[in-house]
Amino acid sequence: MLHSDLAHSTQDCEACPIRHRAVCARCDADELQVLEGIKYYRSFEAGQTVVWAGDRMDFVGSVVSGVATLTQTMEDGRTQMVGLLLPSDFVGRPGRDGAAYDVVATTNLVICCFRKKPFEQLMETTPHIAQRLLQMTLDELDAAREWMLVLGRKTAREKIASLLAIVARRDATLNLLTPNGKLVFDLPMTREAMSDYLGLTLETVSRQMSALKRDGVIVLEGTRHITVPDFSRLLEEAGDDSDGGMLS
Amino acid sequence: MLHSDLAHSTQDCEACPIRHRAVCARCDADELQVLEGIKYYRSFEAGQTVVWAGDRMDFVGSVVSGVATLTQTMEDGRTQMVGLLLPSDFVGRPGRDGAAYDVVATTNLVICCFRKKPFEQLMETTPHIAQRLLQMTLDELDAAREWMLVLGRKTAREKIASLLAIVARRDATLNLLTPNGKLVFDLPMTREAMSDYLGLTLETVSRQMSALKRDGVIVLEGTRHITVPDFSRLLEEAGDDSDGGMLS
DNA sequence: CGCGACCTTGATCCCGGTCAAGAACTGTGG
DNA sequence: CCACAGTTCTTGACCGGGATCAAGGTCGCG
Repeated sequence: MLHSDLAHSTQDCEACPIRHRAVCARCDADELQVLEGIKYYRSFEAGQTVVWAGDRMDFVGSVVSGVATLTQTMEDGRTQMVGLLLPSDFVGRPGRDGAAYDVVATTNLVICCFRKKPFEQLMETTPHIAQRLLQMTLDELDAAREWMLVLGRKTAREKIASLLAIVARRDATLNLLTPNGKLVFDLPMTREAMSDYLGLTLETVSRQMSALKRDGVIVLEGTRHITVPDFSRLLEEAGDDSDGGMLS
Repeated sequence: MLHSDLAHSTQDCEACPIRHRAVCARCDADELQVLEGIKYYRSFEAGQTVVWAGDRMDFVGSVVSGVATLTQTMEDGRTQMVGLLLPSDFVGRPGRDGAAYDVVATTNLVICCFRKKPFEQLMETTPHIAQRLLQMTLDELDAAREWMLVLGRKTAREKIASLLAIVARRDATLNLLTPNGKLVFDLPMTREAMSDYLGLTLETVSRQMSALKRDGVIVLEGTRHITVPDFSRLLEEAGDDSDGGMLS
């Protein structure tokens, strides 16, 4: 293979970086072949909108790389993020024509799309896909409920710490390094996106980030690059005790 | 049939009041018969806890009658309701041993329980069940995301109006009457439960209920019996415009 | 009647929102 | 290299909605 553009280099499902975590995780070789027949890749630049709420959406798919957000907006402009889509997460809803939320790429983004109609048919004939999608949907429901606690009952400082913990944890499971006992990662979002996620204003986000920095809970390099010297301390600040055994 | 206790009178799935909305909705007669083999009814009094978060849960099931809540609690006692289970809603998570949340009966409650192990096996062999469960889970995810907007961005008054609208709508679809243009229903929860749902204190709930009453948005008879003279007005107060065409 | 659960209302406080200014960083063109 | 503009982030001053603290009211039940 002479050229190495992403679309080409990931056309083979077996070599796909999200092969074992996405909706296709349980498929066997035969099933993958069928999926390959209805799939195509789409790329988006940071800031681009993938679909607008209410628009017809003729595909579903998986985030291959990058980060996208699901956002709901009220008529007067108040917005609330309701989902954060990281690599391997599923986009779209089988059995529904219109998108329920705005989907926006917050970094450069690649989606592995399946044409919706054939995908829906496939779901009926391929239990492995439906089973995996059910499992992923249940996980998302748990995540959404976790988030309801954050939104409804946590203070601004706890909200920020919770978000940092989630991003750190999700990054750490797949990507990132733990030099000694520290945890280093980049926030994939602006302060404004954080505020939309947390039900705060961007000023409050900024103030609480400064406060966590001042108190030594995090170390900031620039505005996005974060070092967490002590993860359990961060979890304490988030109001979540018990680190769930991660990082042993 | 001489005696008419609920357990007996609903043992026949065909006659079940939630037959067409629950997880068994798509099952045919054969499949129902298998389900009948692993099902049993359990009743709970108002206030009783069905399971505690973290406890082992050896069944899944459907709410047949009554109302239950899913609640999350922080170590310091702050609580957030993360789900409201009405008749036909599914309880429990296949593929997981422990309950993730406290499940509490807020009224007298009857659950149609399926032993978990056999149910899980059934899900693999009976696509109708897995398909229906996926659909229901997707609907719950949408509801949870809707609720995230309420928790994150709405004012206390809008939160109350949103809750009333949801209860009114869910009741209206199956149970309730619309004499002329009005809508009448009973709140299946205390002020405290409302506050747990909405991320407020019970004092704020009480004040805003009084304010909505004073402003003629609702009419109260006692503390639970509610008349909504103009549903679109209620939706306006909730910050949700467009009544979605319901009540034509 | 008296007790306990549930609800309402008032007085006060404070966290986070709002409004406003300016700093830091990025990219663009001269 | 600097000047400039645009975007993103920080910080300060002030305000207000909802939390907190505290009484008191209503209802149902033994």
